[in-house]
Amino acid sequence: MTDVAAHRDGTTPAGSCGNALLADLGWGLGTVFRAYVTAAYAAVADLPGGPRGYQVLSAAAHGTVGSQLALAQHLGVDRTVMTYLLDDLEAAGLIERRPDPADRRARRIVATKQGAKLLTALDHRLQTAEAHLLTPLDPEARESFRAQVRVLATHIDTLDPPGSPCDLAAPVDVELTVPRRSARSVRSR
Amino acid sequence: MTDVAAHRDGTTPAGSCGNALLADLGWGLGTVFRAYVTAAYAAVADLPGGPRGYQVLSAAAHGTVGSQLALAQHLGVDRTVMTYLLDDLEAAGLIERRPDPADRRARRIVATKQGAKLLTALDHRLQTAEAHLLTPLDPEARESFRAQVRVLATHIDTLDPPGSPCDLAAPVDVELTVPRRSARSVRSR
DNA sequence: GGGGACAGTATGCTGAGCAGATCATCGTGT
DNA sequence: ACACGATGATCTGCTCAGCATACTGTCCCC
Repeated sequence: MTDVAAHRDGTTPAGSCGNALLADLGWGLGTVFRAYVTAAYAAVADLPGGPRGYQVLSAAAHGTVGSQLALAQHLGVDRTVMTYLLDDLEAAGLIERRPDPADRRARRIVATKQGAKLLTALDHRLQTAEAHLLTPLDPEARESFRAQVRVLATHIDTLDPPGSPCDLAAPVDVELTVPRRSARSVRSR
Repeated sequence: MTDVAAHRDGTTPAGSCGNALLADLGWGLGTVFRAYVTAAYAAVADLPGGPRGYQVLSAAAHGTVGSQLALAQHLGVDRTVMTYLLDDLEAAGLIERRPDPADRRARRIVATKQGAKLLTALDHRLQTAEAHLLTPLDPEARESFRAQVRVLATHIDTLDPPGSPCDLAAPVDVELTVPRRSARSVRSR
């Protein structure tokens, strides 16, 4: 790191340090999330849908699932994805799709006996993995981290789904109109 | 929610509440991360690589990037992905690939003047988006959340890359050998 | 100077997710 | 009661992102 062009020609008005801190939340969040997903994948490797499958199974056993659609939105997956996610879980004999007596369009997702049993085992593994992931934090920090994540997650949908309040209206005085190839641009065709 | 199979047959030793709390960290993390990515995408929509492109650009301007490979690992993307990510960024005139004088295999990624300029604008937008995302937390909690994320992210690679200490050896007494179709199973073929 | 390791790039493929169409069913109004 | 729009679930076609693989040029070490 002997020479950095951006510094040499003095075009970095904000200063390099502040810059790094800014990128930090996004980067850190991504890194932590990736690590979690990796660990979770390893922990529930035996499950059809991966971590997603676990969440579905958990919701099914917990009984807090309204419709299949509601579950999909809650988990942030497309409804069509949810369909074949449930297909696999059902094929594995872990859940069942029962017709909802109140609304014959909807299906009630319930965990089978085997599904519930497997769930408790997976819960245990997941718990271990989570604990391991949070090791770098001291005990009280872990607790507060969990709490903060929960607060953020539960309040996110009550923020502003579309973009109204902070409209990201920060002016950009640079020509943004740039040749935008949809990644893998020069590739083949 | 009149009847939940898992509860009725009494096979849920852990209790439903604990179950929900367990799934919470994973779910919360996923939700928060998704929200962040969405917001970030909106904020840097003008940039070739999306949020990824921003991080690359940031690293380039900041000068903390060793090799292209190191950057890729730091960001958690494949090296081949990094290649065409840089392709697009370079095609947009935001970064440059200069041969590293010390190692002619490696390239030094530097931000162009225009890239640096754009970066500061995007920084501003990102900052707004982040602040908005953290709104539900009170000021001190925001600070501690950022700090905790940073601690976790920086210490993750020093944990145990492979699976050695906590080997996830929790016994699973349920038949896990289940017909594992790789999602979208019954589909067509 | 030769052999193994490594940075970067090019290429083929697989699969995950999205948009759109379809079918059955609900609620609502007249 | 019946028609009509809205809604839950599913199916189908397609596109794109990422991975594994192979290849080139360069470095390091013996």
